Amino acid sequence: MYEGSKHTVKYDFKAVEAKWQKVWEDQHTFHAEIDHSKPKFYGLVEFPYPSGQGLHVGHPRSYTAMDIICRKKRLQGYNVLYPMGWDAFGLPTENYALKNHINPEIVTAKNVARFKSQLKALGLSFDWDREINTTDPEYYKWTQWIFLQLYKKGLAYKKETTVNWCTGCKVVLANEEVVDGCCERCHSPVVQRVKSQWMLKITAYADRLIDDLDQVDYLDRIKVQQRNWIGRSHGAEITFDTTTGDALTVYTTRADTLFGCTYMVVSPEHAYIDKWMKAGLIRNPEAITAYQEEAARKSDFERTELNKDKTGVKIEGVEAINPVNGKVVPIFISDYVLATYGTGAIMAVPAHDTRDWEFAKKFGLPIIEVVKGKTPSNLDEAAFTDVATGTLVNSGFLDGLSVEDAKEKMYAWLEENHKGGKKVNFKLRDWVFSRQRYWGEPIPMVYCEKCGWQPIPESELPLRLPEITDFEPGPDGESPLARHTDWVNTTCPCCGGPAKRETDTMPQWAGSSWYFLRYCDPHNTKELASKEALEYWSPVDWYNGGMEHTTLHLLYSRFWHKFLYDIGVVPTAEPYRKRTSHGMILGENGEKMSKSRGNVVNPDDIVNEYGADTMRLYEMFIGDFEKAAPWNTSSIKGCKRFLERIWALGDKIVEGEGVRPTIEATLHRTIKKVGEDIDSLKANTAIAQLMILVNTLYDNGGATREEFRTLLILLNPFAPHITEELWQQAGFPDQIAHTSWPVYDPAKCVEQTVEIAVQVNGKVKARLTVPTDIEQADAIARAKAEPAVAAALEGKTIVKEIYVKGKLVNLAAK
RNA sequence: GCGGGUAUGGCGGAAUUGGCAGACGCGCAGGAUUUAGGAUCCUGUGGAGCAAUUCGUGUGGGUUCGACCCCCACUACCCGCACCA
Repeated sequence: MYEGSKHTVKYDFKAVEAKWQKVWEDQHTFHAEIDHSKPKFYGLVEFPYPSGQGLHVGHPRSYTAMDIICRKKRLQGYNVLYPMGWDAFGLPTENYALKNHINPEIVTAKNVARFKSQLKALGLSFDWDREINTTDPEYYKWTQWIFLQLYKKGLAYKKETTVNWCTGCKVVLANEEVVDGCCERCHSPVVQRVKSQWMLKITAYADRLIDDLDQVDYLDRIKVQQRNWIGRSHGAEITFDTTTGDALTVYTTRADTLFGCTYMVVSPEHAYIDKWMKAGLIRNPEAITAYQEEAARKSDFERTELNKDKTGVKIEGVEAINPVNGKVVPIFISDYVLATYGTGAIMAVPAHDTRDWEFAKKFGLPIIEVVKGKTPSNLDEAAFTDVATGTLVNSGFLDGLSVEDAKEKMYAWLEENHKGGKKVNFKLRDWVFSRQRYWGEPIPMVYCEKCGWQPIPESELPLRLPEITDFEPGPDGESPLARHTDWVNTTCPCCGGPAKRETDTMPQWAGSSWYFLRYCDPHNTKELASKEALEYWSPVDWYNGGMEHTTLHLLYSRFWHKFLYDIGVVPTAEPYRKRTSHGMILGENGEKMSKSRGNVVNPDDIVNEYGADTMRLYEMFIGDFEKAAPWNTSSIKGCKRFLERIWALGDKIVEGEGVRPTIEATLHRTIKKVGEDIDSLKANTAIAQLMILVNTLYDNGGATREEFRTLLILLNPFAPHITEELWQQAGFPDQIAHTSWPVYDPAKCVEQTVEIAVQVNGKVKARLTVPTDIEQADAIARAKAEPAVAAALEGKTIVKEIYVKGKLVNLAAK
């Protein structure tokens, strides 16, 4: 036994973890400063919303994975920025404050303190000197500043619009926050209301938000989801004249089917209806009005639920003329046409569109075939929608063309005849940016009777929230700020006359749309971050977060970042070079963890009972990082046992210089695998390999100092406390945090001999131990000499001999 | 309906991307130690069979010397979007 070895002290994880957490805090071990002599690495995880429930066991999954990456990068000589902060504006805190008559600021401070102590207890290597909080006026000053820049560039505007209204939260929701017609947060039904709202023109960036996905390294499913959400489609606008003299424009992706249009449909909200009503052109106004009212009463949920059965009313007295053949067709209103997409009106081609087909069947409208498939289709049973194999018929100058060619020819025809032309459309809507709530960033705008909406001067930022005690929204859903006339009444920055402040606040997503920039220079009072800091740290090299933010936070922040790039504030067009996503941690029963299901695991309990290192190790060992994984308390024991074995190995230091030959290959393979696995988010197999190494060391009576040293460094990113402690106890100099990552020698990863399988016709008949570099002919000769192989070959002729180096010999015989 | 994904022991999951299926861990069984329990340490552990052997990666086919992996046709479950013209 090595004499200088310690202890036979019990592994007291509480003492060890507290000790090293204090060292890191006192020495600011993980503080990052700009250093041009090193390559930089900016690792980012989504900052949490500091809820009253405290940390969820799901949070550390993402944080630990990135912590491991960052700790390894530091050891590899990178200058690493790994920051943390608080996304603290938002409804739950406000609702809690409302119920308990406490200022949300106080609630937030309390929750942040709890979260912070929980995160520190996990030994995450955050640079706490860069901590930020979206509710800090010194932070939201810059959120407001960005809003003013958007306004100045015409990308923020106020508009009367139908909005998603949550009947529970009494607040406007973005489309992204409505799930199944209900509020994402409180699950109350969402209805449509007309309100004047601040909007952000994210649609102006729709093309770039899609196209620039090609420049970044995001998981495919993230890219696909973003593309689908933005929903770019290529088609045409076509203008139909009507018998009233108005031109009615539709959007279609199937311009090739124009000859098959047998009627048109406009949405119940279409502007022409009111116009035609007022002009007395509609002969059945009662029926039309009744239908409009019915549609307006429906929530989104009801509208989509009723989608099996089409409803609608024919507009009597107005007809349209098909521009391509002069045919007169009727016009209907129906809520299967959405006011918010395209032009709010469609040309109906029942032969080749399922929805039009259903409507035509119900209302007895003609169905004209204009695209024929290779096999005859029965249009009495269903619409024919296969664009790949169809050929145009009954379509004049398009007859005989493929769908693709017919589209192009039709686009040209439309343009020549001034009846429309090619058009790109998006599903993406502009971002509703107003919330009638207290706990958010005040929108820095004032309204003057004379001058209209005016931005407040930048010198007045931050526009602070007034301290109030009544957080209840007004009876008509107006912001609680509206009651506070001393705050609301101000002077117009333009004319100096009386004016009123905007009382709506920004949505929760505002502060998180740029927070990663603030981390680069969090204490800057003159700019949101200095050019120097942004140029050094941007872009974020690796961002990990939840899939649930793909169409919300991730899209919004890309939009803001592109805008900031356009106005010269940030140096890159995209904020994140790489984006990955972790799976959810489920309850032991395989269901989503929730209070109501009673399957919540509290991270504090795990840290108390097993320690932070065990908790970290378990969360990484639980399974494939990208997939959901059920919690399993008894599996934690395996991770604890592993650390106990590492601890005990400190007492089993054996004599010997360097690495023993029996250990060498395993050790080098472990260095290789752990490094590669960390880089590809496979901590689970990295840990398995470390376990193999430890088992090998035990089989060999313990570890030499050199072997032990390497093991401790490799394990350090996963279990930083115990490894630092053992490092110190073994008398290695300084700390692991200041040492460097080992390098493997590829030549030493291979064993001298290897066991290969010998197969006959793909079935294993024998196993051979051969030199790793054995020649094919030798291997095959030795294989044939095996009795079991010879027996299997008895009476057969070998037709093929296969040798896979280091793996197997396969003899195909007949 | 559209888009994406998944399916491997009692459980969580591995498999260098076409080369010995089940690494690693949990659990379980037997043994050692212990007054006992716990902890720890050995040994074993996909199914069937005393065995040689044989069957095994959701189902059915195919390609191949060889398939969890590739192709075709299904089934089940999960996630996202959902009348987007």
